[in-house]
Amino acid sequence: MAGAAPSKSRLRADARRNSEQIRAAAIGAFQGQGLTVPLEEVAKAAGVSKATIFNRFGGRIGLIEAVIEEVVASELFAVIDHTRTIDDVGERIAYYLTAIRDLQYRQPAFNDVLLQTYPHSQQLMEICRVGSEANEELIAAARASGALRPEFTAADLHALVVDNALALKHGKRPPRDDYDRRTIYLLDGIRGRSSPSGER
Amino acid sequence: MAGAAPSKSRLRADARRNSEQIRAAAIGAFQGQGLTVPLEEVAKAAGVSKATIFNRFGGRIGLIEAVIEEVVASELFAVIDHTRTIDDVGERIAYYLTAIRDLQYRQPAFNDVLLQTYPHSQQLMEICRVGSEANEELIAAARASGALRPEFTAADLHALVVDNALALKHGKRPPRDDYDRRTIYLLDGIRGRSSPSGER
DNA sequence: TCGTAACTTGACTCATCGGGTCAGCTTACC
DNA sequence: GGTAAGCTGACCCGATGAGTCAAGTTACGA
Repeated sequence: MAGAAPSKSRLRADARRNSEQIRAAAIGAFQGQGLTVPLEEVAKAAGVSKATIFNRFGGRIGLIEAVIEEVVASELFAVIDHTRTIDDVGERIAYYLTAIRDLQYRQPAFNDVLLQTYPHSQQLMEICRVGSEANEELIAAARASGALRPEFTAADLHALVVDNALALKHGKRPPRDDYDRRTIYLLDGIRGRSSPSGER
Repeated sequence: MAGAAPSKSRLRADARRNSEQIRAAAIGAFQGQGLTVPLEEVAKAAGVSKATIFNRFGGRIGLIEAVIEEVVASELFAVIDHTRTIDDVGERIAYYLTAIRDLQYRQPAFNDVLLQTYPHSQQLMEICRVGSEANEELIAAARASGALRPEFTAADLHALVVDNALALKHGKRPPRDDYDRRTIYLLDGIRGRSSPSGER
């Protein structure tokens, strides 16, 4: 712990308190409205002025990077990790796509990461990269097992998710049960004919 | 023909010529870039100033209404009409969805109509209404014949098309063959199990 | 070949939006 | 209580594109 945040101890007490309030407000705002929420709104929720966000975090990207772990990265990585533990490839795909779409529905910020709204943030780009790798890994496994139709590519999967991100970002969110039903249509459309439900 | 455009004869020759040039430029611009193309650009393509568009058409909506028939309505109605001539319901659905998606891909303006970008235009709203009715008619037929999965609703079809409009409008267009492949995934995802190919 | 009304247009205003900055005041801390 | 750290309101900025208008130009009838 020592040395991890030496700069913090150099902060005055009020500054440290404000930083914490801003972080908390940012987490709430990003989760509710995505990463593009006006900084003014975050500031208001934190009870400080917009300029203080610039003082403490240097701007939107600094603020995002200070909280992105809690807002989306941890959840995304949990999904990816859990996906890897599923043996049956058909199930693995169903779980992955469902979980990603769930994340997209619940966390507008996730879509902003996915759509690379802030390409200047290394950290955000890194999250994207990890996601893409998970995609490709999954498609490779699917191809080997025939769980997906053979012509289905990683680019197809990517497009599926990105298009959904755009629809959620720019359109109006459907009721949850409609959304979930449509997830099933998607899964059925990309599944291979061979293993309709696999073993077990 | 007489009496159809009495106001036209009251226009001075240069005004009539400009109107025609603006119409032509608008058709090109709307087809290429959608209904949201800056009027300045239309004016430039027509070789007139932006103010002339306001003089002749009153603004964007007037201009849109003066050319929407040629830009999207005729094609859309042709698709709807042709859809009605197809006997086999499975085929009818496949044709309709494929044709609509083709229209969406080729004509950005079609997506603008669909997304109701200009709700103040009666004419545009009317086109939407006709489209919605075609959707519902199709879903009713599908439900009766079992060509679609029974839980698939008209709202699902609508969402499918609208989401695609948003993806095309805000994302980058995929290569045509990828797009068409994904159309097939969609169709396979919503088809009923009973009639995989129907009679013949 | 005028007179004039119709027409066109460059240059303008307006409005929206949110990022980013800074002088000057306030406050924590030694 | 001195002082540097910190905060903030008020500002500027840049981008965008719709819509307007005074002043100049042109078609056209007489």
